[in-house]
Amino acid sequence: MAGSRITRVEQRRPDLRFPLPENFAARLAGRTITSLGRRAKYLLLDLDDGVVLIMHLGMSGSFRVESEGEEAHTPGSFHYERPAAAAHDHIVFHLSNGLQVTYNDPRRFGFMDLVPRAGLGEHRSFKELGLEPLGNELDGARIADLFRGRKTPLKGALLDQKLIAGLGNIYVCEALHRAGLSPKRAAGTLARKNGAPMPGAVRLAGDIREVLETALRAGGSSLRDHRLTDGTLGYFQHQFRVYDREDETCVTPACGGTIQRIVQSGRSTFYCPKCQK
DNA sequence: CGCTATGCCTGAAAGC
DNA sequence: TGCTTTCAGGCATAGC
Repeated sequence: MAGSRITRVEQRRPDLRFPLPENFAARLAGRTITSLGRRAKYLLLDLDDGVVLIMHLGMSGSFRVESEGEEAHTPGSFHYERPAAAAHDHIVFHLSNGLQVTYNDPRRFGFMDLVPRAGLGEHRSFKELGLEPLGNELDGARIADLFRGRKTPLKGALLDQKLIAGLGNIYVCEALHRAGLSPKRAAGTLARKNGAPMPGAVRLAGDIREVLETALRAGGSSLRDHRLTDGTLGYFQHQFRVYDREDETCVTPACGGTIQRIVQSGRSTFYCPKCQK
């Protein structure tokens, strides 16, 4: 998308999770995309008029990239076939480079918004966001300080986007298992002791980064809706150690425990009670 | 029918 | 009283 002009936008409904901005399609038409970015789980698309298109996939959103017209392989004729629309295709961006980008979202928990770039930090979704887990800031000391004094379980603290921004339910479960930490343990128990972060905080920082980087290389986790932009599936779901593995044997060497499913703050948590303390 | 689902906002309760 | 922390409920749809 970067460097292309948006020639036309099809808006199939007035709202996603929230109402789309006034004149959404018209405000995008004719704009050139100067760059793409990301903050936490928000996708950022910078336009040549100083406006940023913010997009969030929610639970079930996905983008599909297709050629506007593909030559049909019919002998003796060539005509252009428009890519077929699917159920829950809500927004279609038509680009000057001949591609079209379709936003599909069955549950419609995603959203899009248009804000001036200068005011992005004041947007309600952005002003309280915490650390980027893949940035250089996240280490044991930062986790120790973020969690100091918190009685909330580690599971809830890691899902809190105001502390660390970008971890979801799957990757929190997987990171805690790798770090050997119970999701029920109070977050404050990883704070500094005698000036140094607890060993668990240091392990956790490393394991968060590792699980995210490994999952990204695998193309993410396709449970139901997630797709890469060419429509193919991610395959990190085949490498889950605890998520969605209730009653299976723990894969930690020499552990032999059984993965349990519990509910914390209304969300499923999977963990091994034997090796996660 | 009831339960579950990759996220996050709101509002209320609890805690200091 | 007032601020912060924590959690239940809700949003819309599909699948088992």
